Amino acid sequence: MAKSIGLSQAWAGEADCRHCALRTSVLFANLEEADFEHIHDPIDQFSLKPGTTLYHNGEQGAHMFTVRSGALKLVQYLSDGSQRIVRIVRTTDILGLEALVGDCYQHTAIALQPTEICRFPTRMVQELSHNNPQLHQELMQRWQRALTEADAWLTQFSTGSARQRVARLLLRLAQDQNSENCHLFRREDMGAMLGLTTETASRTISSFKREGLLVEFSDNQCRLDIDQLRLIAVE
Amino acid sequence: MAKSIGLSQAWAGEADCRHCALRTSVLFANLEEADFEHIHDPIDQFSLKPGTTLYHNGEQGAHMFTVRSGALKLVQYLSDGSQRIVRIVRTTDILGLEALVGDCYQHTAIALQPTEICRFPTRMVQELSHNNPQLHQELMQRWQRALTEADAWLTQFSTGSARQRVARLLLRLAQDQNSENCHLFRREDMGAMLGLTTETASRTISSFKREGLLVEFSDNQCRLDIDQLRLIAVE
DNA sequence: CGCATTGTTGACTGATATCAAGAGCTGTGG
DNA sequence: CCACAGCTCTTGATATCAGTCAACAATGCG
Repeated sequence: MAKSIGLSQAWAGEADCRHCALRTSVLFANLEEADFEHIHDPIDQFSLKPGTTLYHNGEQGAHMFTVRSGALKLVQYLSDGSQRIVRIVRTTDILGLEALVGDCYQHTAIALQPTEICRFPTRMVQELSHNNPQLHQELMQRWQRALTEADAWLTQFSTGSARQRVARLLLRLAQDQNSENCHLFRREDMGAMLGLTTETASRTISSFKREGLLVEFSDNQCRLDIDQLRLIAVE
Repeated sequence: MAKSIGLSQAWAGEADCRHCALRTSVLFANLEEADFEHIHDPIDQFSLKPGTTLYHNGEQGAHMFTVRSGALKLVQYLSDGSQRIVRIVRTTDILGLEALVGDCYQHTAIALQPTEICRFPTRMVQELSHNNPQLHQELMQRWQRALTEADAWLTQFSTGSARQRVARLLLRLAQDQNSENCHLFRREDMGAMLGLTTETASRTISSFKREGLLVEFSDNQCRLDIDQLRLIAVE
């Protein structure tokens, strides 16, 4: 079903973290020059096509990841085989924090868009953080961010009518990119984020389009009527 | 509505962490004797009656808390005034982790049962963890546990039919106390945990009782038919 | 050019929300 | 001690929203 990542195809070389364009916002933002001397393990970069699985739920977490661009869904499968998306990760987000405390990956991570990833060994982070309070602080903030996000999904995306949930999702997507535009996900994914069926997600989006709350100007790229959607989100 | 905690009534003295009965399972499990020398701030113990609020969403988090006994709900209020319970905390769990990274409390914490609490200054934990990798590791594990729990609420308690959700909640409650018995919450709280109305929670519990899946042998104390409930939880 | 996937829409069904009423219990004040 | 107010739980009647099943168009891929 889901294809595993073909590193041979996707590998884009070893990363040069010192001169990374994202340097100021990623996990290693606060590392000193001296810390980099201690990084002997390779940090790899590669890209994922939409639908590609980065890792599976239950695998041993030897690596952690940073998203350079694009987006991935973190999925847990339910007893009936259906999927529930529990979080979306985007540029500068970290994947695989759970590996730091020795757990297996707790989700299956699947690219939603063309996505670029940095991969580094979990052990490297463990060793670096051992003597680096800055990195520690950064890790705690990452964890807290994920937790806040998880709570928001419970209150925003798993409560209320279908119209409310879809409206909240759209607003969130636009907010993520600081604009009134957003990139729509596949209806099946929207449903899996919102605890709705694919059909209901589709119907609701269609209905928003008919009402002029959402204009699709190119493939799944939309302009939103933020004010009206806000009204629907809370009504 | 919710009364704030009356410390004067509830205060039970300063804690003696060195000889705490929970010492091996709480946050400070791995502190050395020397570390305790550096604890100059007071650690207070007190108890909460059911319904008492420990802290409110949005307050500055000057303190963190350990649950010694009992249970609390972490609540976020929705735009329409209704509440959604995003987590339950129990013995040895930590409250207020978010304060460590400088955030306000992200929930309102309300006792569900008679509950005993230890309270300690956030700054104390920050200072201790600065030079204590063990404590760091412990904190990361706590965060990860909370996150795993949050994900489970999304997949287990916010997906599927009312019967499934209630069955999963009951199984979780029994599992928490390693028995086939569990203490039921108020129907309104069950609803707020499961994204259902009070009436639906009530009806579902009543129906389980009629079917013999659940026997209430004293006030809200129940014995469960674990096997049958498991079938319902996945069906 | 089929074939698979995705999105859309319709018809129907069923589960859950909503509104309403009443029973049981507890604590309070007369 | 009793009456009463305020909760919580339960149950019924009804309405509505979302799930299910099915068909079909549009698109992209091999």
